[in-house]
Amino acid sequence: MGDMAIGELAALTGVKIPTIRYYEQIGLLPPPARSAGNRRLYDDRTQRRLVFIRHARDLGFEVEAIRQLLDMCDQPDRSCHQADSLARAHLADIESRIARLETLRREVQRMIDECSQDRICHCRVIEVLADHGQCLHEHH
Amino acid sequence: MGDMAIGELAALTGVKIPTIRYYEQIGLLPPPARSAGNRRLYDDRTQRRLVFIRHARDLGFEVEAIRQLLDMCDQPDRSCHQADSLARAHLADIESRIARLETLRREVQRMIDECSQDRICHCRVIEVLADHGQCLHEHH
DNA sequence: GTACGATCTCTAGCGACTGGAGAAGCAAGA
DNA sequence: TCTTGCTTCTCCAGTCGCTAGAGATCGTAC
Repeated sequence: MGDMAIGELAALTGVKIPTIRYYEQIGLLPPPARSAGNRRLYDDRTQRRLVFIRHARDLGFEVEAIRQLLDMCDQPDRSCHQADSLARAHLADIESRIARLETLRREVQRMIDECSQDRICHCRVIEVLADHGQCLHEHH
Repeated sequence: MGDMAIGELAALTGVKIPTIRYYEQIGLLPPPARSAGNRRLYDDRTQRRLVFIRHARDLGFEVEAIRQLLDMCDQPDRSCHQADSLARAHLADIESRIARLETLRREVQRMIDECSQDRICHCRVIEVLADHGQCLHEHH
């Protein structure tokens, strides 16, 4: 249960092998230990970190935001006193995403419900997610 | 309230001018009307569509998924009878994203709360979002 | 009419992967 | 021991989704 090869890590996380090497290259993953024959050896900690990165990317966070979140985790005491506003900004961003996704979810659900009753369903997905009220990003 | 130039559309939506032209090029936006001097003229409908695209991209949806959602909207009756399973798949995807974001939100909130009390806060963001139980995508 | 900003097309670059070429590692069977 | 075959190595080129110039044209305002 200790070390695993890059192929096994890829299979467990769903992240492709070149992508794992790319994350190492840009510093999202630390350089792993190497075997005698120069193969990368990963532990469980790196596996969890990689799954976190994958989910965060999948949710639309940019690499730089993920790097900040990971840095807060790597340096918990510095995080407490220096990164509070950063954490609050991330929280607001997360809440905005949740709100927009829930709006979208309600509309898609409504479409499915209407369809299941053989009613003609009018799609309001655009109108509903096009509402800019929930958008936190100021477009300068 | 009728037609607007591309610059105004960009200012209203927060989508950059080259990006708007790019969306037209790949078929996410329909080719707009043109003025006598060949400038693009947009209406409110296209504006809403563009804001939808922007939010969906920001939430991590790929262009192809957005295209499917827009197609369902453009052809509501076909959507009812042919795209039900597609809509259900999108719904499951959306719910997975919401669940992961709420997990992340709780942990970031907890970090902020602990920090505000000057306690040493340990970051569990990785452990918490690294949980694969909520991940709907099978990694074959 | 001319100055100047907005828009046009075209092309090249960037961020975040993704895939291939060719060489080397390594476990398993003849 | 050799060799077949799969994995991994590095390097590099390509893709997707934008993004930023270059140079020409439009179009309003003096």
